[in-house]
Amino acid sequence: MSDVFRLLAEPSRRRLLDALRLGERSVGELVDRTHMSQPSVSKQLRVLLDFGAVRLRKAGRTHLYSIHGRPLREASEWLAYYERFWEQGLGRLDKVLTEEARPKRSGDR
Amino acid sequence: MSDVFRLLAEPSRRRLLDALRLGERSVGELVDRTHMSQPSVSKQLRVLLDFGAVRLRKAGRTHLYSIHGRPLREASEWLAYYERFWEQGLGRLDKVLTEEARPKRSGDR
DNA sequence: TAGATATATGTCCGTTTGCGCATGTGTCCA
DNA sequence: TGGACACATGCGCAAACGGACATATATCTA
Repeated sequence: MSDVFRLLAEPSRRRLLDALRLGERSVGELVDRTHMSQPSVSKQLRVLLDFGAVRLRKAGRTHLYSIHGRPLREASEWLAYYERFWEQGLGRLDKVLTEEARPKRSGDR
Repeated sequence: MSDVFRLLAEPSRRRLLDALRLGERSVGELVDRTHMSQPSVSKQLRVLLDFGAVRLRKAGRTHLYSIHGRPLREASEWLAYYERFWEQGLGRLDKVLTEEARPKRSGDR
C-alpha cells in the first residue's frame, strides 16, 4: 500500500479510522465498534500501521492503536465533512451546501 | 462506483482529473497527456462520468470533458497540495511542512 | 506451569477491476 | 456514398485484495 487513496478506498479501514477518531483504542474495542471480525481488524490495522496512518502502543497483552500523521488528520476532517453527502450521492451536495451555509453564491458550478 | 475514495484510488483516474485541472479536454488530448491507451481513457472517463465527477460536451465528433462538482474540486485542491508529499512517502511530510510554513510549532507530532 | 485472554498471521477462495485487443458507433469530408 | 477520423464498448484475462477460518504467538493469572 503506497497510496493514500487506496488506503482510504477500503470502507473497513475508514471505519477503523473513524473508530479511532477520538483517541486510542484497543483491538477488542475496535472489533466491537466496527462489527468486523478480529482477524480482519488486525489485518487492516496492519495495513494502516505499515502505511504510517496509525501508531501502536503495547500495554501488556492489549495493543492500543491511535491515528497518526497530519495527512490522515486532514483527510479525516475532509471526509468527515463530505462523507455524509457523498454517501447519499453527489447530486444533493450543492443543494445541501447552499441550504446550510451560503444561501447566495450560485455562480459556482 | 459509489465511493469517492474508490474513484480516486485509481491512479489512471487521478491522472485524468489532473489533466482536466485547467479545463475542458478532448479524449485525444487526454490520451496524449496521460500516455494511456484510448480505450482505457474512454473507460475511465465513463466511470468518472457515471459518478458525476466530469461532464461531457459533444462538439461534432470530438467529446470534450471537464471536471464537475464541488466535491472533486475540493478533493482536487486537497490532493494537489498533499500528493507531492504522499508520493514520496509519509515520513517527509512533517519535515516539509515545517520547513515550508511553520518553523515553530513542534507540539504536533 | 496450565489455561485463559488478547492479538497476529497464514491459507484459501471469491470478487473486483483495470488493461489489451478487437470491434462497434457516430461524424466529417471528398 | 465511401472512407477517414474520434470515440465508445464488448470480451477475456490476470493481478490485487478483502474476508472467513484455523492457528500461532505473547501475556496475564490462578
